[in-house]
Amino acid sequence: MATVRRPGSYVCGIDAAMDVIGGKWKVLILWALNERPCRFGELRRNLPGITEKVLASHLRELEEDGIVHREAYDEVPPRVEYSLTALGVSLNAALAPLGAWGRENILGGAYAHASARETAAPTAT
Amino acid sequence: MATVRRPGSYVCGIDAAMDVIGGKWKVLILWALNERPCRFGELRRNLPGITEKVLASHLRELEEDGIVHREAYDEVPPRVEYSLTALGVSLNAALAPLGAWGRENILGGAYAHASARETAAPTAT
DNA sequence: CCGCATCCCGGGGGATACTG
DNA sequence: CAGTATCCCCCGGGATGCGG
Repeated sequence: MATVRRPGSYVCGIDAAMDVIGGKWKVLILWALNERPCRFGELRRNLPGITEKVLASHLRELEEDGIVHREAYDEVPPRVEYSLTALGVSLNAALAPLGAWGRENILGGAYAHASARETAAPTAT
Repeated sequence: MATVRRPGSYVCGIDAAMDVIGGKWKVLILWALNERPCRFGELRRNLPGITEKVLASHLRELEEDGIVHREAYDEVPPRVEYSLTALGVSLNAALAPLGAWGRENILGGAYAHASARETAAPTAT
């Protein structure tokens, strides 16, 4: 997933954006980071089922795309904090209507029972 | 891609929505259908690079998800028209901010030259 | 605690050919 | 024209293990 590096290959803004958030866990990471900056392990705990490799690679891609900021502290024990950049915040805002749509049309109604887990997420859309 | 049939597995509305639009060409199909209903071949011509198999399977999934409506006419030569359902229209609306974001932050600026192709798409976000 | 390296697997999706 | 049927390949991403 080379993400955004395909100048000229996009036919509209949406598929360009899809390329940025195209990873299986990308939007969930954005989601988790939306409320507050997180450390690596903290993030991992907030995303049940994700593996370290995938989390690390997704974070790197998001960082390359200017969506998340990575702040490493040279301490012992090592500490790294991830947070959203201004661009990341704006992306999240742009994602909000889509999240609302999913809630309304997929989670809502027949699948409403899933909403219980939803409270574990940050602010919710 | 069994799409939406994962009740309880979604942690928030966004990943539920991502599941619906998770195919490589899904958003482009929605995009093309947004303006006017299209026949199969017409759609294929509007999506340079897509193969018939993939277009057919994506259309079927979108139909199963209640996003597109398929109208088959028993004529000769055969004719099938695809169009967005009300749900599809609302999904497209929810996608609009994301498209605007992509235009602003990816196509805009360094990649602005790509915008020429964009005029070929329906209304544009 | 943070994160990279390696191995491996499944399935999404491309190419091609065929049918109603 | 509107698909279906196969074959095949690539790579996203899961598991595991090591290094700073």
